[in-house]
Amino acid sequence: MTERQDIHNSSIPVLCKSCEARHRGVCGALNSDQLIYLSKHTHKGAVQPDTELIAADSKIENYSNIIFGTVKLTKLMPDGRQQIVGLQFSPDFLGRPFRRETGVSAEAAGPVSLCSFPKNILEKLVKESPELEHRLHEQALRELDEARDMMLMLGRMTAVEKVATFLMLLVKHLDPEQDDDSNSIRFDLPLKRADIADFLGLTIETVSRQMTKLRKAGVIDIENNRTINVPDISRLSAIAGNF
Amino acid sequence: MTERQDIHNSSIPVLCKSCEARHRGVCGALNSDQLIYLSKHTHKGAVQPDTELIAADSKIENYSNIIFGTVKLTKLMPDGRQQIVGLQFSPDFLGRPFRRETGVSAEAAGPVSLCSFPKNILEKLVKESPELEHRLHEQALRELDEARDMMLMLGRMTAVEKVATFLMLLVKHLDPEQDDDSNSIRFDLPLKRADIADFLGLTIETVSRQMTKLRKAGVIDIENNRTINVPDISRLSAIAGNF
DNA sequence: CGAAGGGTTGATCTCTGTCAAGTCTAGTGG
DNA sequence: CCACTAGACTTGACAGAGATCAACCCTTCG
Repeated sequence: MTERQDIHNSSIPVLCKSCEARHRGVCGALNSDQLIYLSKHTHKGAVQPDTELIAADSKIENYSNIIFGTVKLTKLMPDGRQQIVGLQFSPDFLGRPFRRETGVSAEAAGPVSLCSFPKNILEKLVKESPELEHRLHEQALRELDEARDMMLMLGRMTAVEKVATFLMLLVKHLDPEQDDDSNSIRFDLPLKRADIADFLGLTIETVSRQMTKLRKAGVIDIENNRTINVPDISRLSAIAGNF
Repeated sequence: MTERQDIHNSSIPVLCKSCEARHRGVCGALNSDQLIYLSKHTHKGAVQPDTELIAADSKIENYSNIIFGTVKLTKLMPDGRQQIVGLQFSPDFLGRPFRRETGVSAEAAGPVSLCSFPKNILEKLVKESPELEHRLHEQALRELDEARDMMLMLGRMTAVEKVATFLMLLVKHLDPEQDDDSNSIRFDLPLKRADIADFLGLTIETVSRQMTKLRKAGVIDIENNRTINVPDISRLSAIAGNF
C-alpha cells in the first residue's frame, strides 16, 4: 500500500479542506503534493437546474467532482423518448476517463455545485498514481452494479414496485448506516415527476398515480409534492421487493 | 507505455497460443513471464448449457476468460422473475475483481469453454502490472456503456424495437467492421426464446410474436427457429432505431 | 411410441399509456 | 392588491400494447 500522507499532513489546499470528495471520492487517492497540484487547476462553481453539464457525444474537456446536488445521466432517442440511466450524488466523480462518449448526457437535476479540472491534469495524475486509477475503476464497478439493479427494475418490475424502489434508493442514499434504529425517515425528492418518470421508464401520470396509491395506503406521506415522509421504512421496502 | 514483449516472444505457453484473449482480452496486458506464470495455474474446460458458473452472492474463487460460447449474467427476484443484465462473448473476462457479488449470477447460454485461474493469482498480477488493471477498468467501462444502452431499451422501447435491437446487437457483434459492403447476414441465435425474453424484459410469447411479425414483414428469415437470415441489415437497423 | 423441451398461435384480460381537464403554487404585471 | 399566466402535479376516461392462459406443433430422445 502507498503511504497516505494527506490525512495527517496540514498542507492541504483550502479549497479541499471541507470537501467530501477528498475522503470518499477520487481525491482520497492523492497525496498532499498531488492535491496541491490538482487544486491549482481546479474551478469550483455552481450551476443552475437543468443545465447540461456534459453533452452527449461531445468531447469531454473537464472532469468534475460533485460537491453538492444531484446530477442525472440521460439517454435520448431521436423521437424524444428519454431514459435516465444513472443518478450521481455528492462525492461522485463525473466524467469518462479513457472512453469516448456513447450518447449519455449529464444534467443538473436541481442546483448543483461542482469542482472541475481539465482532462489532461487528471490523466497526468493517473499515470503516476495507480491508486487513483484503482479508485476510478471501483467507481465504475459501483456504477455497473447500480446499472444492473436498474435493469432488473426496468425490465421486470410493476409500476408500484418501481416507485417504491426509487424511494428506497433515496432512503438508502440519505441514510448510510446511521439511524438504523429509527424506522422512519423524511426527505426531499431531488427530482421532479418528469424526471422520476424518465428514471423508472414510466409516464408522469403513472408515477403520480402510484405515489397517490402509496399515500392512500399509508406507506408514505407527501408534503408540498416534494417532501416525503416514510413512517415505516420496512413497509416501503417490502413493496420494493427488498433483496 | 510498458514494453509489450509478448507479441514477438516465442516463449508463449502452448495453452495461450491460439487464444483470442491474449490479444483482445485481459491477457494482452501481460508479458511472457507473467503469461507463463498465469498459465501454470490455469484450467481450460468446457461446461454444459445452463450450468451456473458464478452463483449470485457466492464468494468468487475463480476468474475466467471466455474461450468460446455465450455467457448470460442474470438477476433473479424472490418470486422467480428474472432479468438478463449482460451477455458476454468470446474474449470477455468473467469475474468481479475488487468487488463482492451483488446478486448477479453467470450461466452458460449454450456450450461454453473457459480458461479459469484462481482469484489470488490474478490479484497478484494486478499488483505488479498497472496495465492489467487498466484493461480491467476498460472492460468495466465498456460493460457500463452496454448496460446503459440496455436501460434505454428496457425503459423506453416497444416490443418490436426491443427484438430488432437484440438482433442488431448480434449482427454488430458477429460482424466487426468486416463485410461492410454486404448488406445481408446470417447467424445462429445464441439464446433460446426464454432467454431472449429475459434479456428484453418481455414474455416468451411476445418475443415469438414479434419475430413472426418481422418475418412476415420480410425483415428477417427464420430457419429451424435458431438460424436468422437478415437480407437487408439497414431495414432491421431502422426498426431498432439505430443511433 | 410417448414424453419432454422448445416454439408458435389464439383468445382474453389488465396494466400502463394517452388524451384531456382540473388543482395548486409561484411569479408577473397592470 | 388582484387578475393572469405558466409550470408542476393530480385525476379521470378510455384505448392499446403486452401479459396471461391455453391449445397446439415440431423435434429429439429414451
